Amino acid sequence: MAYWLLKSEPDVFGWDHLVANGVSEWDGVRNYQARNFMRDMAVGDKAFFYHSRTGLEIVGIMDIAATAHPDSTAEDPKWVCVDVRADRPFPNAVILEQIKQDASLTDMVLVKNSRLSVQPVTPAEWDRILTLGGF
DNA sequence: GCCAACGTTGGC
DNA sequence: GCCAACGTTGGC
Repeated sequence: MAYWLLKSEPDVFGWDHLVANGVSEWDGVRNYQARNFMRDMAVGDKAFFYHSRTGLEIVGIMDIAATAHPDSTAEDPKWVCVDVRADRPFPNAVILEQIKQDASLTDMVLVKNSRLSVQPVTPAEWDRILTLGGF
C-alpha cells in the first residue's frame, strides 16, 4: 500500500464536497507528472486531502477506490483520473506552516514542489502528519 | 490580486 | 533542438 497527497481548491471541490458525493472522480489533472502518479495508485492506497489556495491545510484522509481510468472531463483520453472516497477527517487540520516548520517534513514534495497537485508521501511523513493531525 | 515557479507550445 | 512566449498553479 502506498501513500499520496492530493490537492484541490476548496472553493471548487473541498472535503465537504467529497463527503457529500461519496465515491468521486479526482478529475481535472492536466499535468504529466501528476497523471503518472495517479497511474501508479492502487485500490486501498491512502491519500491526504489538501486544501490549496484557500486553507492551505491537510484536512482529511481518503481511500483510493478505483485505479486510473480516462478522465471524463478531458477531450484527450491520455488524461486519466482515479476514484476516491473520504475515509476520515483530521481532528486537527495540519496547516502548511506547521509542516514547513517541522524538521522531519522538510523534504516533503508539498514543501519542495508546491505546484505539483498529485504527489507521493513517504511512510515516515505519513505517520508524522497523522500525529500532528491528532491521530 | 500579484507574481514567482514551473510546464508547455511553437517559431526558427 | 533551442528558447522565448505563454498559460497555469498556488503561496503570499
